[in-house]
Amino acid sequence: MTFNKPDFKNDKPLYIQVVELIKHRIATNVWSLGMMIPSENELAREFDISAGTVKKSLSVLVQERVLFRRQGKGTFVAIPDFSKSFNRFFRYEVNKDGSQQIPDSEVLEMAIVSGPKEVRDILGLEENGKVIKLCRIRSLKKNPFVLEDIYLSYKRFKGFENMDLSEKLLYPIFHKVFETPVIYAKENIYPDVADANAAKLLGIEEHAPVMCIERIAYTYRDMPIEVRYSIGRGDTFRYSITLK
Amino acid sequence: MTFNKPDFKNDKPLYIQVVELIKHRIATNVWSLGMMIPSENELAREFDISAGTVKKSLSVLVQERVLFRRQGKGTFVAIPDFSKSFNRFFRYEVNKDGSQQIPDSEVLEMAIVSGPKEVRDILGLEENGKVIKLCRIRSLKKNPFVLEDIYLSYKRFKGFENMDLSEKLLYPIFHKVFETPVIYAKENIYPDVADANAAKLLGIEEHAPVMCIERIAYTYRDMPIEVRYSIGRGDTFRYSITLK
DNA sequence: AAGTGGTCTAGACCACCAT
DNA sequence: TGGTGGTCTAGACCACTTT
Repeated sequence: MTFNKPDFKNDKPLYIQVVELIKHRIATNVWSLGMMIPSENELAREFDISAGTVKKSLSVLVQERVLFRRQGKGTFVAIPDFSKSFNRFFRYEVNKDGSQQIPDSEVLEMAIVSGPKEVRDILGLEENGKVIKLCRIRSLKKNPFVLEDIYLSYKRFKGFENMDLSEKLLYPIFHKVFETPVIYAKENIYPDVADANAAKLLGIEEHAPVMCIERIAYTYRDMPIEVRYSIGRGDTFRYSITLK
Repeated sequence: MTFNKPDFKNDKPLYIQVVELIKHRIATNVWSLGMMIPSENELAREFDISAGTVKKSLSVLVQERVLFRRQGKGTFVAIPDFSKSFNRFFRYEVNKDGSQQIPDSEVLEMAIVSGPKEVRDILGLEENGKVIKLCRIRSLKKNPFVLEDIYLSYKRFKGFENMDLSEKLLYPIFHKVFETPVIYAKENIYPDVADANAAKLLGIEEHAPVMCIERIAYTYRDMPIEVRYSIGRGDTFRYSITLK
C-alpha cells in the first residue's frame, strides 16, 4: 500500500484512493497534526485529477474528523482533543466561558515495573519489557471522584517517571514531549461496588456504586500506547446518549 | 417553515434548504418510512435546481441515516431500527446468522394510571391525562437481566393495554399498529446497587451492582412518546465506545 | 488583489437493477 | 433497454482571509 498518486486502473474510486493516501501521509507524519495541507488546487495538480474529486475526498476526511477546513484560510490536519471526551462520563464544572474545569490530580504511585500480563500483551511488549505505572486520584474542589491506574511502555515514555505532572493532563505531554499524540481510544465501562480501599480514597461508603472504565489509547497506525483502569464514584457518573 | 421549493433569495445554501424540505416531508408523513422517493432527476426538475445539488442534499441525508440509496434501484426513506441499539448495553446472544437473540419478556403489570408527574411532564399530558404503565422483566434462556417500567400516553396508544405482547419487541408494534415509529431516543445511564425487590426479580444479591437507564423515545417532530426506566444486572452490562 | 474553501451548474460515463 | 444511483470533470461565481 505505497502510492503517491491515485490510479485509474485501480478498481477503487479515485476519491477513496485519495482519502487513503492522505490518511497514510498523516499516519506516517508526512503531514503532522495541526499543519495546513496543500490547497485543493495544488492537490488536484499533484494528483492529476479534478478539483471536484479532491473536494469530495476532503469532505470525507472532514466528516471523519481527520481534517478540518476554514474558508479563506485552508485545510488542516485535525488535532484530536480529548478535553471533552477525556472524562466525559463524569459531571464536570463548567467555567463562565463554557470551557470545562480541569480536575486536580494527586499522584499516589509512580514506578517502573513489569506490570500485569494483560497490560504487557495489550502494549505489545517483549518478554522483559518494563512499563511505567502511574496511580493517581483526581478531584474537583477537593472532592475526589475517580481513581486511575495508568500503564505506559517504558521504552516509549522513558523520562516520564520523573516528570512534573502539575499540568494534570497527560495527553498533551504525550503529544508535545514524546511526539506521540493520542488519536483515538477504546473504552469498556461497567458498574461495580466500592471495595474498602476505593471507598476510603473516594470518600464514599464501602459497597457504594462505582463505575469502572477500561481504556486503551492509540496513536498513529493503531499503535496502543496507554492502558488505563479507572474507578469513579457512581453518584457523579452520568452518561447521556442519543440512539438513532 | 412551509415551502415547496428551495429559493435563491434565501441566505441558506440551496442544498441545505432541500435537506430541510425533505426532512419536513418525512416528518409530516408526505413520504412515509421505507418508501422510495422520486429520483434525483425528478427532484432536480421539481425543485428547478441542478442534479448535482440534489445529489449533495441526498448525500447529507444518507449520512444522517434519514435516507438510504441502492444503486440501480432508487433512494428510500430509512426505517429506524433499534434491534441493535435497543438494549445495546447488555450482552446479547448472537445467532449463527449474526442476528441477535430477542429476549423473552414477562409482564408483571399492565395498567392505566395517572403516572408520576415527571413522566406526565415529559409526555406533555394535560392535567387529567392518563398513561399506560407496563412493567416487565426480560430474560435470555430463563435468566432475567433487566427490569423495565414503561410509560405511554393512553390517548395515543389506546388499546395497547389489552394487546398480546408475545411479539416481545414494542417498537414494531408502535410503528405498525399505532403508526408511531420511534425515530430516535435519548438515554441517561448511571450505576446503582440493587434493592431487595430488584435483587429478587433479577436473581442477584441485594446491594449487587446494577445499571439504571432512563430512556425517552421520540417519534416525528421530536414528539416524546415513551418513557422507560430500566434496571439491569451489573454483571451482564457491558458498554464499549471508541472516542475520537 | 490574490488565494482559500463553499456552492452550483451541465454534462459525460459507468455500474447496477428491473423488464 | 431504460432508469437508477455513483464517479468524475471543467468551469463559474461567491464568501472569507490574508497581504
